[in-house]
Amino acid sequence: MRIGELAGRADVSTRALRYYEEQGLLESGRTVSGQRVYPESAVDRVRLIQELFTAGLSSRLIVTLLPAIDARRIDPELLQRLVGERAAIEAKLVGLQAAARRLDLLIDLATHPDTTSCPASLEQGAAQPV
Amino acid sequence: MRIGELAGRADVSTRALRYYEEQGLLESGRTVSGQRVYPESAVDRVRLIQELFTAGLSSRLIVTLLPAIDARRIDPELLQRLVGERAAIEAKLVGLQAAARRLDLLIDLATHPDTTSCPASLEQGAAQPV
DNA sequence: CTAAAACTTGACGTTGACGTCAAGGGCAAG
DNA sequence: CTTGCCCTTGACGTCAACGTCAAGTTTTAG
Repeated sequence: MRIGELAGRADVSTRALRYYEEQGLLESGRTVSGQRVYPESAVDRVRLIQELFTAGLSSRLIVTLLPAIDARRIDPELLQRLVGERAAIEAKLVGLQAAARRLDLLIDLATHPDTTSCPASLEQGAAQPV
Repeated sequence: MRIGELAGRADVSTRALRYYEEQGLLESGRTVSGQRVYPESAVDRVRLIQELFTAGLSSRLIVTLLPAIDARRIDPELLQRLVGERAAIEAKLVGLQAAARRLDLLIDLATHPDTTSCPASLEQGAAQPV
């Protein structure tokens, strides 16, 4: 298929697809006249890339990750990076979860009229709420 | 305290603090000579702001949120936005966790020599791994 | 054959949360 | 007094993941 169809089926812009190629995330064949041609598998590939992007991974990480996923073979150096990135993701998770709790408290505060809800815990220094 | 100390204690740059002020997220008193002065409570305030930023909230949203937090009163419109943001965070969390699992599988694959580990589940269409 | 739709590369624009000078003012220590 | 660190206000730079023309080529529909 050509770039327009892939874009439609993977629900991204053609610009995004060219960007992915530029970053080494996505390959494409070419017709004689130079137009990009993709196999069916590209749809899932692009969806995978999107998934990793929305997870907040950088294209730099993804570009190292994809070959590892494909080859299922990881040299020690890459392993080091993966471990490092895993830690970074964990940190992000922790931060996001804290933020999520904070938002939940706010939402509670707003939905519950104003029952003597959660005493403090919206401001800082509330100690772990459970 | 002055800006340098606040920056140190809240673990952000002085530039960030000035940016927060610019965005209306953080107030400061001034000495006669014009230097910013903050109360102790500013430390927690800045940490809260940071937390909301890591949650992916924009400064525009935060600037409307902070007074609501202070007043412990949130109008329905703001509530709607919060619920939306909460959902966005949840989606991000799910995405990040999926990415984390992928990384874990890769790391496993690399550390374990190559036991017939987890069959597929690295590529697409692996169905929920639990 | 022709016009529209889809494609190409190239290059500049956007947004948010700051980083990073630049040029100067203020203040405790020696 | 002057050295040195902290502070001030600009104002331009950055980075990522594209968006958005522009100008030209190719493919498709009629």
